[in-house]
Amino acid sequence: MADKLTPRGEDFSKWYNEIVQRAELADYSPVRGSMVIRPYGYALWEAIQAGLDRRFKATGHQNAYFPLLIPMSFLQKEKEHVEGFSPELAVVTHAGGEQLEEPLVVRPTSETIIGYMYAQWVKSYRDLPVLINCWNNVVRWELRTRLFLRTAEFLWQEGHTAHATREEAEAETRQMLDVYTDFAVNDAAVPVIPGRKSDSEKFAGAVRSYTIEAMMGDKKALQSGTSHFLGQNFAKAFDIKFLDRNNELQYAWTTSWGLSTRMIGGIIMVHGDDQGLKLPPRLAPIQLAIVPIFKTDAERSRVMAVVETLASRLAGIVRLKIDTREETPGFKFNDWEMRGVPLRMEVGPKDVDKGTVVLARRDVPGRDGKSFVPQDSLAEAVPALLAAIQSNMLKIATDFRNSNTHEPKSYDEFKSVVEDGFARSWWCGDAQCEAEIKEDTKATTRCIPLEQPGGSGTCVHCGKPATEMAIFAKAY
RNA sequence: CGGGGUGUAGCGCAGUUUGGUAGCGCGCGUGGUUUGGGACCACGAAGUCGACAGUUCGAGUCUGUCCACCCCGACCA
Repeated sequence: MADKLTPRGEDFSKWYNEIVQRAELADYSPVRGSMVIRPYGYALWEAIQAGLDRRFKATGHQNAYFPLLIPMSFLQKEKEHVEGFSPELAVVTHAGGEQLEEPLVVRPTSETIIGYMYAQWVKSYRDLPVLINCWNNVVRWELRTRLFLRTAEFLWQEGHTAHATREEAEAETRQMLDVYTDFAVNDAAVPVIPGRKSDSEKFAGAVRSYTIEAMMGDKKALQSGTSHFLGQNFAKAFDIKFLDRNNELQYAWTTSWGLSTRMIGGIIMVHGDDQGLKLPPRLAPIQLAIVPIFKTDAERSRVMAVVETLASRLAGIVRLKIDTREETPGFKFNDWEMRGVPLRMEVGPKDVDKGTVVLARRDVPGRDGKSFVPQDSLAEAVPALLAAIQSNMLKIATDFRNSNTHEPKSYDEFKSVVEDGFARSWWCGDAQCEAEIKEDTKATTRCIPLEQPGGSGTCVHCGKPATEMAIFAKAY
Protein backbone atom coordinates (compact mmCIF):
# COMPACT_ATOMS: atom_id res chain seq x y z
CA MET A 1 0.00 0.00 0.00
CA ALA A 2 2.95 2.29 0.48
CA ASP A 3 3.73 2.06 -3.20
CA LYS A 4 2.68 4.73 -5.57
CA LEU A 5 -0.24 4.05 -7.83
CA THR A 6 0.67 3.19 -11.41
CA PRO A 7 0.37 6.56 -13.22
CA ARG A 8 -2.79 6.90 -15.26
CA GLY A 9 -0.88 7.87 -18.37
CA GLU A 10 1.46 4.91 -18.13
CA ASP A 11 -1.04 2.06 -18.07
CA PHE A 12 -4.66 3.15 -17.81
CA SER A 13 -5.99 -0.32 -17.32
CA LYS A 14 -3.55 -1.18 -14.57
CA TRP A 15 -4.22 2.18 -12.93
CA TYR A 16 -7.95 1.43 -12.96
CA ASN A 17 -7.59 -2.01 -11.42
CA GLU A 18 -5.27 -0.72 -8.71
CA ILE A 19 -7.68 2.04 -7.73
CA VAL A 20 -10.60 -0.36 -7.46
CA GLN A 21 -8.63 -2.54 -5.09
CA ARG A 22 -6.72 0.06 -3.11
CA ALA A 23 -9.72 2.29 -2.56
CA GLU A 24 -11.44 -0.89 -1.37
CA LEU A 25 -14.32 -0.54 -3.78
CA ALA A 26 -14.36 -4.15 -4.93
CA ASP A 27 -12.39 -7.36 -5.03
CA TYR A 28 -12.24 -10.40 -7.25
CA SER A 29 -14.45 -13.28 -6.20
CA PRO A 30 -13.69 -16.97 -6.58
CA VAL A 31 -16.23 -17.15 -9.39
CA ARG A 32 -14.81 -16.16 -12.73
CA GLY A 33 -15.91 -12.75 -13.88
CA SER A 34 -17.87 -11.83 -10.80
CA MET A 35 -16.86 -9.42 -8.10
CA VAL A 36 -17.34 -8.66 -4.45
CA ILE A 37 -18.46 -5.11 -3.84
CA ARG A 38 -16.83 -4.00 -0.61
CA PRO A 39 -18.46 -1.68 1.92
CA TYR A 40 -16.95 1.52 0.53
CA GLY A 41 -17.90 0.59 -3.02
CA TYR A 42 -21.35 -0.41 -1.88
CA ALA A 43 -21.80 2.88 -0.04
CA LEU A 44 -21.05 4.60 -3.32
CA TRP A 45 -23.64 2.41 -5.04
CA GLU A 46 -26.15 3.31 -2.32
CA ALA A 47 -25.54 6.99 -3.03
CA ILE A 48 -26.14 6.34 -6.73
CA GLN A 49 -29.29 4.42 -5.87
CA ALA A 50 -30.53 7.26 -3.68
CA GLY A 51 -29.92 9.85 -6.40
CA LEU A 52 -31.73 7.81 -9.02
CA ASP A 53 -34.52 6.49 -6.80
CA ARG A 54 -35.45 10.02 -5.77
CA ARG A 55 -35.77 10.97 -9.43
CA PHE A 56 -37.75 7.84 -10.29
CA LYS A 57 -40.25 8.52 -7.52
CA ALA A 58 -40.50 12.17 -8.54
CA THR A 59 -41.52 11.04 -12.03
CA GLY A 60 -44.23 8.76 -10.70
CA HIS A 61 -42.54 5.37 -10.58
CA GLN A 62 -42.80 2.73 -7.88
CA ASN A 63 -40.38 0.00 -6.93
CA ALA A 64 -41.24 -3.68 -7.12
CA TYR A 65 -39.40 -6.96 -7.31
CA PHE A 66 -39.55 -9.74 -9.88
CA PRO A 67 -37.95 -13.20 -9.62
CA LEU A 68 -34.36 -14.07 -10.44
CA LEU A 69 -35.30 -17.18 -12.42
CA ILE A 70 -37.20 -17.00 -15.68
CA PRO A 71 -38.62 -19.93 -17.65
CA MET A 72 -36.44 -20.54 -20.69
CA SER A 73 -39.45 -20.41 -22.98
CA PHE A 74 -40.11 -16.77 -22.00
CA LEU A 75 -36.81 -15.66 -23.50
CA GLN A 76 -37.71 -17.32 -26.76
CA LYS A 77 -40.94 -15.44 -27.25
CA GLU A 78 -39.34 -12.31 -28.67
CA LYS A 79 -37.16 -13.17 -31.63
CA GLU A 80 -34.50 -10.47 -31.48
CA HIS A 81 -34.40 -10.65 -27.71
CA VAL A 82 -33.52 -14.34 -27.67
CA GLU A 83 -30.94 -13.91 -30.42
CA GLY A 84 -29.33 -11.08 -28.52
CA PHE A 85 -29.16 -12.76 -25.15
CA SER A 86 -28.84 -16.50 -25.82
CA PRO A 87 -25.05 -16.55 -26.04
CA GLU A 88 -24.65 -15.10 -22.56
CA LEU A 89 -27.31 -16.88 -20.54
CA ALA A 90 -26.68 -18.80 -17.35
CA VAL A 91 -29.22 -21.59 -17.10
CA VAL A 92 -30.42 -23.65 -14.15
CA THR A 93 -31.14 -27.18 -15.28
CA HIS A 94 -31.27 -28.97 -11.94
CA ALA A 95 -32.93 -28.18 -8.64
CA GLY A 96 -33.80 -30.22 -5.62
CA GLY A 97 -31.61 -32.99 -6.93
CA GLU A 98 -33.71 -33.45 -10.04
CA GLN A 99 -33.52 -32.28 -13.59
CA LEU A 100 -36.08 -29.54 -14.20
CA GLU A 101 -38.81 -30.10 -16.73
CA GLU A 102 -38.10 -26.66 -18.17
CA PRO A 103 -34.71 -25.01 -17.67
CA LEU A 104 -34.75 -21.70 -15.79
CA VAL A 105 -32.69 -18.80 -17.00
CA VAL A 106 -30.96 -16.55 -14.50
CA ARG A 107 -32.30 -13.19 -15.64
CA PRO A 108 -30.03 -11.25 -17.98
CA THR A 109 -32.74 -8.56 -17.90
CA SER A 110 -36.41 -8.86 -17.00
CA GLU A 111 -38.50 -7.69 -19.96
CA THR A 112 -39.90 -11.17 -20.47
CA ILE A 113 -41.06 -12.07 -17.00
CA ILE A 114 -42.31 -8.55 -16.42
CA GLY A 115 -44.10 -8.64 -19.77
CA TYR A 116 -45.78 -11.85 -18.68
CA MET A 117 -46.94 -10.27 -15.43
CA TYR A 118 -48.09 -7.05 -17.09
CA ALA A 119 -50.26 -9.18 -19.37
CA GLN A 120 -52.06 -10.40 -16.22
CA TRP A 121 -52.40 -6.95 -14.73
CA VAL A 122 -53.38 -4.88 -17.73
CA LYS A 123 -56.95 -5.37 -18.95
CA SER A 124 -58.25 -1.86 -19.43
CA TYR A 125 -56.91 1.55 -20.39
CA ARG A 126 -57.66 2.38 -16.76
CA ASP A 127 -54.84 0.02 -15.73
CA LEU A 128 -52.33 2.12 -17.66
CA PRO A 129 -49.75 3.39 -17.42
CA VAL A 130 -47.81 0.86 -15.34
CA LEU A 131 -44.71 2.61 -14.01
CA ILE A 132 -42.44 0.19 -12.18
CA ASN A 133 -38.75 0.11 -11.35
CA CYS A 134 -36.82 -2.83 -9.99
CA TRP A 135 -33.48 -2.76 -8.13
CA ASN A 136 -31.83 -6.11 -8.66
CA ASN A 137 -28.93 -8.15 -10.00
CA VAL A 138 -28.64 -9.74 -13.42
CA VAL A 139 -26.27 -12.29 -14.91
CA ARG A 140 -24.72 -12.14 -18.34
CA TRP A 141 -21.98 -14.63 -19.13
CA GLU A 142 -19.60 -12.17 -20.71
CA LEU A 143 -16.44 -13.55 -22.23
CA ARG A 144 -14.18 -10.80 -21.00
CA THR A 145 -14.85 -9.09 -17.74
CA ARG A 146 -13.49 -6.11 -15.79
CA LEU A 147 -14.40 -4.97 -12.30
CA PHE A 148 -17.51 -2.76 -12.44
CA LEU A 149 -17.31 -2.25 -16.22
CA ARG A 150 -18.35 -5.70 -17.28
CA THR A 151 -18.94 -8.45 -14.77
CA ALA A 152 -20.81 -11.71 -15.13
CA GLU A 153 -23.21 -10.55 -12.45
CA PHE A 154 -23.97 -6.90 -11.88
CA LEU A 155 -26.33 -4.72 -9.87
CA TRP A 156 -28.59 -2.24 -11.58
CA GLN A 157 -32.08 -0.91 -11.74
CA GLU A 158 -34.40 -1.79 -14.56
CA GLY A 159 -37.47 0.29 -15.13
CA HIS A 160 -40.37 -1.21 -17.05
CA THR A 161 -43.41 0.72 -18.10
CA ALA A 162 -46.49 0.02 -20.16
CA HIS A 163 -48.61 2.69 -21.82
CA ALA A 164 -51.80 3.07 -23.80
CA THR A 165 -50.29 5.03 -26.64
CA ARG A 166 -47.13 5.13 -28.66
CA GLU A 167 -46.68 8.82 -27.93
CA GLU A 168 -46.87 8.30 -24.21
CA ALA A 169 -44.36 5.44 -24.28
CA GLU A 170 -41.96 7.44 -26.42
CA ALA A 171 -42.27 10.37 -24.04
CA GLU A 172 -41.50 8.05 -21.13
CA THR A 173 -38.43 6.69 -22.90
CA ARG A 174 -37.13 10.20 -23.45
CA GLN A 175 -38.07 11.35 -19.96
CA MET A 176 -35.99 8.57 -18.39
CA LEU A 177 -33.07 9.40 -20.63
CA ASP A 178 -33.36 12.95 -19.28
CA VAL A 179 -33.42 11.57 -15.74
CA TYR A 180 -30.18 9.69 -16.40
CA THR A 181 -28.61 12.72 -17.98
CA ASP A 182 -29.58 14.87 -15.03
CA PHE A 183 -28.21 12.34 -12.58
CA ALA A 184 -24.94 11.84 -14.46
CA VAL A 185 -24.27 15.53 -14.91
CA ASN A 186 -25.49 16.91 -11.60
CA ASP A 187 -24.75 14.09 -9.16
CA ALA A 188 -21.88 12.18 -10.72
CA ALA A 189 -20.33 15.25 -12.41
CA VAL A 190 -20.01 13.10 -15.52
CA PRO A 191 -20.81 15.03 -18.69
CA VAL A 192 -22.76 12.79 -21.03
CA ILE A 193 -24.03 12.94 -24.56
CA PRO A 194 -27.64 11.80 -24.71
CA GLY A 195 -28.52 10.28 -28.03
CA ARG A 196 -30.07 7.51 -30.04
CA LYS A 197 -28.34 4.19 -30.72
CA SER A 198 -27.85 3.03 -34.27
CA ASP A 199 -29.84 -0.07 -35.27
CA SER A 200 -26.85 -2.33 -34.85
CA GLU A 201 -26.16 -1.02 -31.35
CA LYS A 202 -29.71 -1.02 -30.04
CA PHE A 203 -31.11 -3.29 -27.35
CA ALA A 204 -32.22 -6.73 -28.51
CA GLY A 205 -35.96 -6.41 -28.97
CA ALA A 206 -36.20 -2.63 -28.87
CA VAL A 207 -37.66 -0.42 -31.56
CA ARG A 208 -35.32 2.36 -30.50
CA SER A 209 -32.61 2.65 -27.86
CA TYR A 210 -31.30 5.80 -26.29
CA THR A 211 -28.06 6.10 -24.39
CA ILE A 212 -25.95 8.49 -22.41
CA GLU A 213 -22.35 8.26 -23.55
CA ALA A 214 -19.42 9.55 -21.50
CA MET A 215 -15.75 10.03 -22.32
CA MET A 216 -13.35 8.30 -19.96
CA GLY A 217 -9.90 9.58 -18.99
CA ASP A 218 -8.32 7.50 -21.76
CA LYS A 219 -10.72 9.10 -24.26
CA LYS A 220 -12.68 5.92 -24.81
CA ALA A 221 -16.46 5.95 -24.56
CA LEU A 222 -18.60 4.31 -21.92
CA GLN A 223 -22.31 3.70 -22.36
CA SER A 224 -23.48 4.81 -18.95
CA GLY A 225 -27.21 4.30 -19.05
CA THR A 226 -29.85 3.29 -21.58
CA SER A 227 -33.53 3.85 -22.20
CA HIS A 228 -35.46 1.76 -24.70
CA PHE A 229 -38.68 2.27 -26.58
CA LEU A 230 -39.90 -1.29 -27.06
CA GLY A 231 -42.88 -0.44 -29.23
CA GLN A 232 -45.40 -3.28 -29.10
CA ASN A 233 -42.76 -6.01 -29.53
CA PHE A 234 -42.96 -7.35 -26.00
CA ALA A 235 -46.66 -6.59 -25.67
CA LYS A 236 -47.29 -8.81 -28.69
CA ALA A 237 -44.90 -11.51 -27.46
CA PHE A 238 -46.57 -11.61 -24.04
CA ASP A 239 -50.09 -10.53 -24.89
CA ILE A 240 -50.23 -7.29 -22.98
CA LYS A 241 -53.62 -6.21 -24.29
CA PHE A 242 -56.23 -3.81 -23.04
CA LEU A 243 -59.61 -2.42 -24.01
CA ASP A 244 -59.35 1.24 -24.91
CA ARG A 245 -61.97 3.95 -24.46
CA ASN A 246 -63.65 2.86 -27.67
CA ASN A 247 -63.96 -0.67 -26.36
CA GLU A 248 -61.34 -1.88 -28.83
CA LEU A 249 -58.63 -4.37 -27.95
CA GLN A 250 -55.16 -2.85 -28.22
CA TYR A 251 -51.62 -3.93 -27.53
CA ALA A 252 -49.83 -1.84 -24.95
CA TRP A 253 -46.64 0.12 -25.68
CA THR A 254 -43.73 -0.61 -23.38
CA THR A 255 -40.38 0.85 -22.37
CA SER A 256 -37.42 -0.26 -20.32
CA TRP A 257 -34.44 1.63 -18.96
CA GLY A 258 -31.42 0.72 -16.89
CA LEU A 259 -28.34 2.05 -15.17
CA SER A 260 -25.85 -0.28 -13.52
CA THR A 261 -22.85 -0.51 -11.21
CA ARG A 262 -20.89 0.18 -14.39
CA MET A 263 -21.52 3.83 -13.49
CA ILE A 264 -19.00 3.37 -10.67
CA GLY A 265 -16.39 2.38 -13.25
CA GLY A 266 -17.31 5.49 -15.20
CA ILE A 267 -16.87 7.73 -12.17
CA ILE A 268 -13.45 6.22 -11.52
CA MET A 269 -12.31 6.64 -15.11
CA VAL A 270 -13.73 10.13 -15.63
CA HIS A 271 -12.47 11.76 -12.46
CA GLY A 272 -9.62 9.65 -11.08
CA ASP A 273 -6.02 10.85 -11.23
CA ASP A 274 -2.54 9.67 -10.28
CA GLN A 275 -3.43 10.07 -6.61
CA GLY A 276 -6.39 7.73 -6.94
CA LEU A 277 -10.12 8.00 -6.91
CA LYS A 278 -11.85 11.37 -6.97
CA LEU A 279 -15.48 11.29 -5.94
CA PRO A 280 -18.07 13.96 -6.68
CA PRO A 281 -19.24 15.40 -3.33
CA ARG A 282 -22.90 14.57 -4.01
CA LEU A 283 -22.10 10.86 -4.21
CA ALA A 284 -19.11 10.58 -1.87
CA PRO A 285 -19.87 8.29 1.09
CA ILE A 286 -17.43 10.40 3.08
CA GLN A 287 -17.36 14.07 2.08
CA LEU A 288 -14.97 15.29 4.74
CA ALA A 289 -12.12 13.34 6.31
CA ILE A 290 -10.73 14.88 9.48
CA VAL A 291 -7.09 14.12 10.21
CA PRO A 292 -5.93 15.14 13.68
CA ILE A 293 -2.19 15.84 14.02
CA PHE A 294 -0.25 15.78 17.25
CA LYS A 295 3.04 14.68 18.83
CA THR A 296 2.60 14.56 22.58
CA ASP A 297 -0.28 13.38 24.73
CA ALA A 298 -0.94 16.96 25.78
CA GLU A 299 -1.22 17.98 22.16
CA ARG A 300 -3.44 15.04 21.47
CA SER A 301 -6.03 16.07 24.03
CA ARG A 302 -6.02 19.71 22.89
CA VAL A 303 -6.35 18.72 19.24
CA MET A 304 -8.96 16.04 19.80
CA ALA A 305 -11.12 18.38 21.87
CA VAL A 306 -11.24 20.80 18.95
CA VAL A 307 -11.79 17.99 16.45
CA GLU A 308 -14.74 16.63 18.44
CA THR A 309 -16.32 20.06 18.70
CA LEU A 310 -15.93 20.80 15.02
CA ALA A 311 -17.15 17.34 14.06
CA SER A 312 -20.32 17.64 16.08
CA ARG A 313 -20.94 21.09 14.62
CA LEU A 314 -20.58 19.69 11.07
CA ALA A 315 -22.19 16.29 11.58
CA GLY A 316 -25.63 17.31 10.39
CA ILE A 317 -24.23 19.24 7.44
CA VAL A 318 -21.78 16.87 5.79
CA ARG A 319 -20.92 13.17 5.83
CA LEU A 320 -17.66 13.13 7.78
CA LYS A 321 -15.19 10.74 9.28
CA ILE A 322 -12.55 11.36 11.94
CA ASP A 323 -9.37 9.47 11.17
CA THR A 324 -8.07 8.12 14.45
CA ARG A 325 -5.70 5.60 12.92
CA GLU A 326 -2.18 5.57 14.32
CA GLU A 327 -0.43 6.25 11.06
CA THR A 328 1.64 9.21 10.02
CA PRO A 329 -0.34 12.17 8.68
CA GLY A 330 1.34 11.75 5.30
CA PHE A 331 0.03 8.25 5.01
CA LYS A 332 -3.46 9.32 5.94
CA PHE A 333 -3.46 12.23 3.48
CA ASN A 334 -2.54 9.89 0.69
CA ASP A 335 -5.01 7.29 1.83
CA TRP A 336 -7.97 9.69 1.79
CA GLU A 337 -6.87 10.91 -1.59
CA MET A 338 -6.76 7.32 -2.83
CA ARG A 339 -10.32 6.90 -1.60
CA GLY A 340 -11.41 10.02 -3.40
CA VAL A 341 -12.77 11.93 -0.41
CA PRO A 342 -13.52 15.42 -1.77
CA LEU A 343 -12.43 17.42 1.25
CA ARG A 344 -9.89 16.79 3.99
CA MET A 345 -9.55 18.76 7.18
CA GLU A 346 -6.22 18.82 9.01
CA VAL A 347 -6.23 19.90 12.62
CA GLY A 348 -2.92 20.26 14.46
CA PRO A 349 -1.56 22.17 17.46
CA LYS A 350 -0.88 25.26 15.35
CA ASP A 351 -4.49 25.30 14.19
CA VAL A 352 -5.72 25.00 17.75
CA ASP A 353 -3.61 28.04 18.68
CA LYS A 354 -4.80 30.10 15.75
CA GLY A 355 -8.44 28.98 15.72
CA THR A 356 -8.11 27.69 12.18
CA VAL A 357 -8.00 24.41 10.31
CA VAL A 358 -6.49 23.39 7.01
CA LEU A 359 -8.96 22.36 4.32
CA ALA A 360 -7.53 20.42 1.39
CA ARG A 361 -9.56 20.02 -1.81
CA ARG A 362 -9.27 16.75 -3.67
CA ASP A 363 -10.00 18.37 -7.02
CA VAL A 364 -6.95 20.64 -6.82
CA PRO A 365 -3.75 18.60 -6.88
CA GLY A 366 -1.13 18.69 -4.13
CA ARG A 367 -0.62 21.53 -1.72
CA ASP A 368 -2.31 24.07 -3.99
CA GLY A 369 -5.61 22.70 -2.80
CA LYS A 370 -4.93 23.62 0.81
CA SER A 371 -6.19 26.70 2.59
CA PHE A 372 -6.45 27.93 6.17
CA VAL A 373 -10.02 28.42 7.28
CA PRO A 374 -11.24 29.91 10.57
CA GLN A 375 -12.99 27.30 12.71
CA ASP A 376 -15.95 29.65 13.20
CA SER A 377 -16.76 29.73 9.51
CA LEU A 378 -16.62 25.99 8.81
CA ALA A 379 -20.38 25.48 8.84
CA GLU A 380 -20.57 27.74 5.80
CA ALA A 381 -17.15 27.13 4.28
CA VAL A 382 -17.38 23.34 4.08
CA PRO A 383 -20.68 23.13 2.15
CA ALA A 384 -19.53 25.98 -0.07
CA LEU A 385 -16.29 24.19 -0.86
CA LEU A 386 -18.09 20.93 -1.55
CA ALA A 387 -20.38 22.73 -3.99
CA ALA A 388 -17.36 24.34 -5.64
CA ILE A 389 -15.62 20.97 -5.94
CA GLN A 390 -18.74 19.41 -7.43
CA SER A 391 -18.99 22.05 -10.15
CA ASN A 392 -15.27 22.17 -10.75
CA MET A 393 -15.17 18.43 -11.30
CA LEU A 394 -17.94 18.71 -13.88
CA LYS A 395 -16.11 21.57 -15.56
CA ILE A 396 -12.82 19.68 -15.74
CA ALA A 397 -14.51 16.60 -17.18
CA THR A 398 -16.54 18.65 -19.65
CA ASP A 399 -13.50 20.60 -20.85
CA PHE A 400 -11.60 17.35 -21.29
CA ARG A 401 -14.44 15.80 -23.25
CA ASN A 402 -14.87 18.87 -25.45
CA SER A 403 -11.21 19.29 -26.21
CA ASN A 404 -11.00 15.65 -27.26
CA THR A 405 -14.08 15.69 -29.45
CA HIS A 406 -13.35 16.61 -33.04
CA GLU A 407 -15.18 17.13 -36.30
CA PRO A 408 -12.85 15.58 -38.84
CA LYS A 409 -12.99 17.00 -42.38
CA SER A 410 -12.02 13.80 -44.16
CA TYR A 411 -12.09 10.06 -43.57
CA ASP A 412 -8.32 10.05 -43.12
CA GLU A 413 -8.63 12.67 -40.43
CA PHE A 414 -11.53 10.71 -38.95
CA LYS A 415 -9.32 7.66 -38.60
CA SER A 416 -6.68 9.53 -36.66
CA VAL A 417 -9.26 11.31 -34.50
CA VAL A 418 -10.91 8.12 -33.27
CA GLU A 419 -7.50 6.75 -32.34
CA ASP A 420 -7.50 9.21 -29.47
CA GLY A 421 -10.87 10.81 -28.88
CA PHE A 422 -14.43 11.24 -30.13
CA ALA A 423 -15.33 12.05 -33.70
CA ARG A 424 -18.53 13.93 -34.39
CA SER A 425 -19.35 13.34 -38.02
CA TRP A 426 -22.08 13.28 -40.58
CA TRP A 427 -23.20 9.72 -41.03
CA CYS A 428 -25.51 8.19 -43.63
CA GLY A 429 -27.11 5.79 -41.14
CA ASP A 430 -26.32 2.72 -43.21
CA ALA A 431 -25.43 -0.43 -41.24
CA GLN A 432 -22.96 -1.62 -43.86
CA CYS A 433 -21.11 1.69 -43.76
CA GLU A 434 -21.07 1.52 -39.96
CA ALA A 435 -19.63 -2.01 -40.04
CA GLU A 436 -16.88 -0.93 -42.43
CA ILE A 437 -15.89 1.92 -40.15
CA LYS A 438 -15.74 -0.47 -37.22
CA GLU A 439 -13.68 -2.96 -39.20
CA ASP A 440 -11.36 -0.18 -40.26
CA THR A 441 -10.88 1.76 -37.04
CA LYS A 442 -12.39 -0.27 -34.17
CA ALA A 443 -14.52 2.79 -33.51
CA THR A 444 -18.28 2.33 -33.29
CA THR A 445 -21.20 4.69 -33.42
CA ARG A 446 -21.70 5.63 -29.81
CA CYS A 447 -24.87 7.57 -30.44
CA ILE A 448 -26.67 9.97 -32.69
CA PRO A 449 -26.89 12.92 -30.33
CA LEU A 450 -30.30 14.41 -29.63
CA GLU A 451 -28.73 17.78 -30.23
CA GLN A 452 -28.17 18.13 -33.96
CA PRO A 453 -26.78 21.07 -35.90
CA GLY A 454 -29.57 20.84 -38.46
CA GLY A 455 -29.04 20.94 -42.18
CA SER A 456 -27.25 18.10 -43.91
CA GLY A 457 -23.84 16.91 -45.00
CA THR A 458 -22.08 13.96 -46.51
CA CYS A 459 -21.24 10.75 -44.70
CA VAL A 460 -17.69 10.81 -43.37
CA HIS A 461 -17.01 7.33 -44.71
CA CYS A 462 -19.08 6.67 -47.82
CA GLY A 463 -19.82 10.22 -48.92
CA LYS A 464 -23.54 9.61 -49.31
CA PRO A 465 -25.94 12.32 -48.21
CA ALA A 466 -26.44 12.46 -44.45
CA THR A 467 -28.95 14.31 -42.33
CA GLU A 468 -27.57 13.50 -38.91
CA MET A 469 -24.27 13.68 -37.11
CA ALA A 470 -23.10 10.74 -35.00
CA ILE A 471 -20.48 10.30 -32.30
CA PHE A 472 -17.87 7.70 -33.18
CA ALA A 473 -15.35 6.36 -30.68
CA LYS A 474 -13.67 3.30 -29.35
CA ALA A 475 -15.70 2.04 -26.45
CA TYR A 476 -15.58 -0.11 -23.34
C1' C B 1 -13.17 -20.62 -29.84
C1' G B 2 -8.21 -18.45 -32.18
C1' G B 3 -3.27 -16.02 -30.73
C1' G B 4 0.18 -14.93 -26.57
C1' G B 5 1.53 -15.46 -21.42
C1' U B 6 1.60 -16.90 -16.18
C1' G B 7 0.93 -20.41 -11.97
C1' U B 8 6.38 -20.44 -5.67
C1' A B 9 3.63 -16.94 1.73
C1' G B 10 -2.09 -12.22 1.62
C1' C B 11 0.23 -9.22 -2.80
C1' G B 12 4.46 -8.56 -6.30
C1' C B 13 8.41 -11.57 -7.67
C1' A B 14 13.53 -14.40 -7.71
C1' G B 15 15.05 -19.39 -7.74
C1' U B 16 13.96 -23.76 -12.92
C1' U B 17 19.17 -23.11 -17.78
C1' U B 18 23.17 -26.95 -14.64
C1' G B 19 18.05 -31.73 -9.61
C1' G B 20 20.91 -31.54 -3.44
C1' U B 21 17.63 -28.26 3.61
C1' A B 22 12.16 -22.56 0.46
C1' G B 23 14.18 -17.08 -0.70
C1' C B 24 13.52 -11.44 -1.40
C1' G B 25 10.38 -6.89 -1.19
C1' C B 26 5.72 -5.16 0.44
C1' G B 27 1.88 -6.39 3.68
C1' C B 28 0.58 -8.89 8.55
C1' G B 29 1.55 -9.59 14.37
C1' U B 30 4.22 -7.95 19.02
C1' G B 31 7.30 -4.26 21.53
C1' G B 32 9.61 0.43 21.31
C1' U B 33 10.80 5.15 19.10
C1' U B 34 7.70 8.28 15.75
C1' U B 35 3.54 11.69 13.73
C1' G B 36 2.04 19.30 9.58
C1' G B 37 2.74 14.79 2.78
C1' G B 38 3.29 7.61 1.87
C1' A B 39 8.27 6.84 9.36
C1' C B 40 12.11 3.68 11.65
C1' C B 41 14.37 -0.36 14.67
C1' A B 42 14.06 -5.24 16.76
C1' C B 43 11.72 -9.78 17.06
C1' G B 44 7.99 -12.96 14.92
C1' A B 45 3.99 -15.72 12.19
C1' A B 46 2.90 -17.31 7.52
C1' G B 47 4.42 -22.17 1.80
C1' U B 48 0.89 -29.58 0.36
C1' C B 49 6.17 -24.39 -5.05
C1' G B 50 -1.56 -25.06 -9.70
C1' A B 51 -3.03 -30.74 -9.87
C1' C B 52 -1.91 -35.71 -11.08
C1' A B 53 1.44 -39.30 -12.91
C1' G B 54 6.49 -40.52 -14.23
C1' U B 55 12.21 -40.42 -14.17
C1' U B 56 15.68 -40.29 -9.86
C1' C B 57 18.90 -42.09 -3.84
C1' G B 58 16.70 -37.17 -4.11
C1' A B 59 12.09 -32.90 -8.14
C1' G B 60 10.01 -25.89 -7.22
C1' U B 61 13.80 -27.42 -10.98
C1' C B 62 13.58 -32.91 -15.79
C1' U B 63 9.29 -35.66 -18.77
C1' G B 64 4.01 -36.31 -19.76
C1' U B 65 -1.13 -35.23 -19.04
C1' C B 66 -4.64 -32.08 -17.05
C1' C B 67 -6.50 -27.58 -14.63
C1' A B 68 -6.86 -22.47 -13.52
C1' C B 69 -6.04 -17.47 -14.33
C1' C B 70 -4.32 -13.06 -17.14
C1' C B 71 -3.57 -10.23 -21.85
C1' C B 72 -5.09 -9.55 -27.32
C1' G B 73 -9.55 -10.70 -30.74
C1' A B 74 -15.00 -12.14 -31.57
C1' C B 75 -19.72 -10.91 -27.70
C1' C B 76 -21.38 -6.93 -24.41
C1' A B 77 -24.82 -2.46 -19.53
